[in-house]
This record gives sequence, C-alpha cells and structure tokens, in this order.
Amino acid sequence: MSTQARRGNTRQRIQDVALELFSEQGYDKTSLREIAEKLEVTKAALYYHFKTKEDIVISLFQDLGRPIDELIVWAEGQPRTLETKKELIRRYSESLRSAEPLFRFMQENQAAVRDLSIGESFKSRMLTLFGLLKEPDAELTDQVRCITALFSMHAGMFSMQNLEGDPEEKRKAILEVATELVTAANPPHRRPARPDSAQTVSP
Amino acid sequence: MSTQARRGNTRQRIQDVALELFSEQGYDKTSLREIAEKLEVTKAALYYHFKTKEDIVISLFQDLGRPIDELIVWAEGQPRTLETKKELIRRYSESLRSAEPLFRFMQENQAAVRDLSIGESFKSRMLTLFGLLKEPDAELTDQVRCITALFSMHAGMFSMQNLEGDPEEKRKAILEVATELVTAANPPHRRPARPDSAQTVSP
Amino acid sequence: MSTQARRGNTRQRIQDVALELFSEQGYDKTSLREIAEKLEVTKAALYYHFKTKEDIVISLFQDLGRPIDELIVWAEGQPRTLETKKELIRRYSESLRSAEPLFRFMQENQAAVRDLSIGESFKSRMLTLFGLLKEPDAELTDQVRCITALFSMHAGMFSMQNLEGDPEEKRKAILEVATELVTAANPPHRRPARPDSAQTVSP
Amino acid sequence: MSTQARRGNTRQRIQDVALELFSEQGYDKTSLREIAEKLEVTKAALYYHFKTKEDIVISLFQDLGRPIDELIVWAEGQPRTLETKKELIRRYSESLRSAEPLFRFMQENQAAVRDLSIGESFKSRMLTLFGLLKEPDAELTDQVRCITALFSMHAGMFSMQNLEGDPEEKRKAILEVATELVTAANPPHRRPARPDSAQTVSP
DNA sequence: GATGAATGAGGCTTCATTCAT
DNA sequence: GATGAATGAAGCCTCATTCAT
Repeated sequence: MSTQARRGNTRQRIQDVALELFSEQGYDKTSLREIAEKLEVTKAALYYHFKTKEDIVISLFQDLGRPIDELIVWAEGQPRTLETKKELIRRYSESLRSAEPLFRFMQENQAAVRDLSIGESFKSRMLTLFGLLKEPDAELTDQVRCITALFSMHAGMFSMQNLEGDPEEKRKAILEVATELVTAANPPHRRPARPDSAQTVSP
Repeated sequence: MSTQARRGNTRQRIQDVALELFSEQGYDKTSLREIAEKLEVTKAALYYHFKTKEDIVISLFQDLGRPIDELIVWAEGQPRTLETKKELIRRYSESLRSAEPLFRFMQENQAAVRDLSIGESFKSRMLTLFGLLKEPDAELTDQVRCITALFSMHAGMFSMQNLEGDPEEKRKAILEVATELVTAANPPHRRPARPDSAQTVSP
Repeated sequence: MSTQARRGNTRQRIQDVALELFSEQGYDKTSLREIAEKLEVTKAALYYHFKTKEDIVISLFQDLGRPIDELIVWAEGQPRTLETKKELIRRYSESLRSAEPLFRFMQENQAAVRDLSIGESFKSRMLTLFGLLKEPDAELTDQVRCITALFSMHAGMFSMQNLEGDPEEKRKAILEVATELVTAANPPHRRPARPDSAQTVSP
Repeated sequence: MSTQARRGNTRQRIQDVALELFSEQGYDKTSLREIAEKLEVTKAALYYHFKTKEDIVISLFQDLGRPIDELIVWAEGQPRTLETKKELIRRYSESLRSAEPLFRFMQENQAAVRDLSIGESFKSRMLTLFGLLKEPDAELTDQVRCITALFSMHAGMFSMQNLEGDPEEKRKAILEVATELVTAANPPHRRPARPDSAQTVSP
C-alpha cells in the first residue's frame, strides 16, 4: 500500500491492527511500539489518532459494540415473550459473528479490561441483556440458565477452537444450546397461576 | 503474625498473596514488588523461593490443581456411565469451591496465561475432562453442551457475583444446570443402534 | 468573540494566551498544544505566526519590553542626579504595572529563560538600569542597595501576593522602599561624613 | 572512584549531582538520564534510591532546609526584640551560604517548583520568617522592608554574580543592607511620631 | 533465609517541529 | 491564514531479574 493510499484511513488501520494484536496476544502483552511497527508508522502517529492506549480499546468498543446496543434497543421495544427472547439470542449470535475478535479480547482479558473505563460499560450491557432474557422473578436456576446461555455464546467461539467442524456449524450448535437454555428458563405454563411469587411447580 | 511465627512458611505466604493479587488485579498488573511489599519482604526474597514470576504461578497450579488431577484419575477408573459423569460434575463443582481464586485467575487472564508454560497443561486438563463427559462420537450440539457445562462452572462463580443469593446456593444452582446439560448430552435411548460405544445403560 | 471577529488578530491572541500560560504555569510546563487548544486553533497555526516556541517569547519581550527601552533612552539623556534616579525608579514602577505578567514570567522562569536567546538581552537591560542607578565608583553596599531596589520591584509584585491590601497600594509601598534604597545609595555630599554606616540623611 | 568505593554513598552522590544540575540548568531541563550518566549508573538505579524525580528535590530540601527550620525554632524561643531580628537575619545569611545552590535552584525555578509538593512548604517557611521579622501590626511599607530584606538575601547571591568582589564580601554587604531594612522596619519608639509616612529619622 | 544495590529492556506518553494541501 | 497528519527525540517510570554479602 503506497504512502498515498494510506492517507485518511490510518485511524481505521490502527484499530484493525490493534484489535488483531490485542485479541491474539492480550492487551498487556501488546505494546504500542508493536502496533506502530506493524503499521510502519511511529508511535507518535498513534497518539495523533488516539489519546491513550486505553482510548484505542474504547474506540473499538464503540464501533463494534454498536450492533449490541441496537439489539438492546430493539429488544426493549418488543413484547417480553419467549419468541422475542429466542429471536434476541439468535440476533445476538449473529452480532457476535462479526464482532468476534472484540469479544474474544473481552473474554480473555477480563482482568486487564476491568480497570479500563470500558469494563463497567461492557458489564452493564451484559446485565441488560441478562435482564431481557430472564423473567423478572425467575428462580436462581433459571437465572443461571440465562447467564450460561449468554456466556456460552461468548466463550464458545474460542474455547471450541479445538473442536473439529466448520465455524458456522459450531455457531449454530452453540445457538441451539443457548436457545434451549433460554427456553428452559422461560417455562410457558407456570405463569397464569403465578401472580408474582415463584417456586410452585404444579403437575 | 510475629516475625518469629513467619519463619519457615514464607513460601506458602508468597503463594497466598500472589494468588490473591493475581486473581484480584490480573497477572500482568501484579508486580513482584507489590507482592513483596504486601509481605514486607524484599523482591529478592521472592527469588530465593521461586526462580521466576512464572514459577509462582506454576507452583500455585501444582498445589491447587492436584484435586483436579485426582478427580481425573478417579473418573478414568470408573465406568463411563451417565451416573459417573454426573458424579464427576458434582465433584468438580466441589473442587472448584476451594480452588476458586485459582480458577478465577485462569478464567480472567487467559491471554496472559496463554504463553506461560502452564497454559497448555491447563487446557489439556480441560480437554481430558471434556473427553470424559462427552460420548466419543457425540454430535456437535452435545459437545457444546458438555463444554458449556464445564465453562459455566468456571465462569459462573464470578460472572454471577452480581446476582443476589448466597454463594453456596448459587453453586448448587450452577451445578444443577450443568448436570442438566451433561444429562441432555448423554441421551439414554439412542444407544442400542451404536455397537461401538460403551455407555449402554439399559437393554 | 465570533469567528469573524477573530480574523486578523490571531497573532495577538497567541501572544496573550501564551503570556498568560507562561506566567501562570511556567515556560517548560506550557506546551504549544495547550496554547493552541485554548485558542481553538491547531498547533500548526501557531507555526504560521511564529517560527518557534522561543520566538513567541521573543515577540512578547519585544512588545512589552519596549517601554523599558524607552525608559533607558530617556534616562540616558538626563543628568545623573538623584532626582533623575528617583524619577527613573518611579517610571520603572509604572512600566512594571502594565508588563507585570511578563516580569513575573521572567522572574519565575529564570532557569528556563537562561538559554533562550532573550535571557542575555534581559539581563543586559537590567545591568544598564543598574548602571544608571548607581554612582560609577559606588561602594559594594551601595551597589547592593541599587540592585535590591530593582529586584524588589520585580519580585515584589508576586512575592507579596499573600499580603493583604490592594495592589496599587502595595505598588506604592514598594516604590517607596525602593526610592529609599536608591536615595541611601546616592549620598549627596560625596560621603566624607559616612565612615561606614548609613541612615543619616541630613546633617 | 572504584565500584567498591562507591557503595553505600550512591544516594548522597545522586543528591549532589542532582542539585548541581538542577541549579545550573533548571529543574525541567535536567533529565534523570543526564543525572544517571554523570554518575555512571543507570536511570533505574536512581529509582532504587528515589521514587520519583520530585522525590529527589524533596530529599534535598529536607536535608538542606533543616538549618532553616532550626533557625525558626531558635527565633521562636527568643524575645521579639530588634536585637533578635538582627541576629536572625545574620544567622539566616550564614545558613544560606551553605545552602546556596538549593536556594538558587528555588529562586530560579519558582514556576517549576510551584507544583512540586515542596513549593508550599518552602513558601510557608518564608512566611514564618517574615512573621518573625515584622511587627504584628506593621504598616505596609515596613512589611515591604522585611520581605525585601529576605529576598535580597536569596536573590542577592546569584543576581550579583556579575558584580566584582569576592563572594564573602558580597554576602556581608547584602547582610548589611538587609539589616538596615529590618532595622528601619522596626522603629524603636513604637511610632507615636509616625502618623503614616516614614523617612523622618530624628525626633 | 534473605537483603541491598543495581541493571537492561521496555512501557506509555509528550513535545516541538515539519510539510503538503 | 490555517489544518491534518506525521515524525524523531526524549521524558519519566516500572518491571523482572541478578548477585554479592
């Protein structure tokens, strides 16, 4: 790529390389020097585009996290039926496909990300999704089902790298299991007879 | 603790503090200086007891990972029935209880741990457990179920910190869901037609 | 100030902001980035108006130091009487009033200014003033008096910020003391009557 | 000096070189690299002895500022007579002789020192001295006299470098003028005869 | 069983400055 | 009259590690 051709998209290129390295080697292990070298620019050039190393992560998250935000907005406008939840899970799975490296990065660098300003924001998004999946007064096991559904989708993608099979098929399998979990967490009958309390499992 | 009383168990104390800090702040963010300061010894003292920083992690894993190894040995000596698998899951859950900080550390510092010599060894233990849970020729969805069961137990502990409820109850809820997943992954019927597998539970 | 109204006087505005920041935070601690940001222009814009950072200081000194130069020219054209010297001090005090931030800057950043080309020029101006205040063959103590008079006027302004009282009154008080010092350093009768101490003002 | 012989006094040597460079070139212009190079150690060695660059300054001030503190303690235990004040000034002059580079540094780097934690502590010491020199209800001019006395002793030392004459003689001359100023600021007769102006020396 | 002193490598960040547009 | 993009040098600081005592 010529010097000429690189103009104007350096910011984007920094994000790409940074995400690649962050997700491959970890946040702490990836130095700005390394990113700069891979891009054949100086470290100072990075600082022209981003105020700090953390800022790069923030920008990644803002760009790639947008689909998730939109998904949340969508879900909040829907009736809280099981159908909606299944569709939510399905769409989420889809979103993760394109944002995979970002989620891998988040998943594998939790400790490092924790004190980046973004940690909280990420966590709160997860909690919102969780809130959308579970019944308001769900039992503990059902809550666990929902959280597990969510996390299996994140972790799944990489912790299953060793499994044979093509990625798209794996994604579908994960989605299937996650859907089962959410379905199990949202029993259809049990609700008419339960004005607001739980636990009664009647035959 | 008096200076007197501290004699002779410095090694242990280093491990304790290191694990605490590693799991709280992350591996990369925790410096030997910090560990030494918290112990009120010098950095050099750490080097008397451990050859490198990585060595501390290795020692932690050797000590706290032993129960898992024993569990594996036990499981390998059992018939590969669903009952065994359920018991395996149950015992695993129990082991995690005491080794929680270590697993939290592993979970949240995957990127950092990846190029520590221990990374592989940890991963291989997970794969062994996975192999013990799943049917040899299990379908993809069933494999996902088993992996999810395993990971929900790791992640569960910390990603569910925000949930209300006492830790022991949560652990039980997680175990319940994990057991369900494993059960679902090991369907009882489907087996008559499969001559080459073991597991046949009923005629 | 509208974008429209800012046209054409950017140079001036740079000087204003630069002086303000230099005198508030120090020369080294004030970056061109900071100046540019406060002006809402880019750093490159500063370079359109000034060749270097040092150039900004030089320009400040040329503009604000002119009154001092004029004062020197005036004094050199007067008879070297005590009256002239007192008037010189008085006018100097007046000049300092408007050039206060510049002098504060010079006073508090001596080390930083020393290797700016301007350092020497400032120092030589001070020496010229000193030469105009003291008798050609003044004793050491009288020389000290003159220098002290000069410096008390510079330092005075800021080192007395903590004192209560309004600025104008303080300036007058400082001028009064400085005048005394100059007067004491310029005995009317060619000092036959002064064995070694001072104070005696009239026979 | 052999490697052997340098042991144990590195801390001291750092302080010496640092003070020398700080006072010669200014605080901001002196890098730790420079100090380290001059000492033929690595930068990291400096950090073994001092936590930060600022810490070096603090240590200098603690060591060299002690005489001033002792002087203050002494003065506070004396009757507040003119004699005491003159003796205070005399002793102060003496102290400055040994701490000259430190004071030069403080004087010429006011801007840089201002936001070092020590700035305040220095300033407050000056204010205490000022309080000890002036009468509690002194007029503004008398206050100016006292401050000028103090500052002439600081500034004097270096701003008079250009003057011919040996340093010790200059110091004495400065002390003489400072003493005069303090004397003038402490009129013996409780000022019944001084409605608001000064100058009148005899009844 | 531990310390004191030091090192080499490298981290993030900031700065003054340049130049094509 | 000014900007956008970039650079090279340098700053402060921290880290894991070593070794003589």
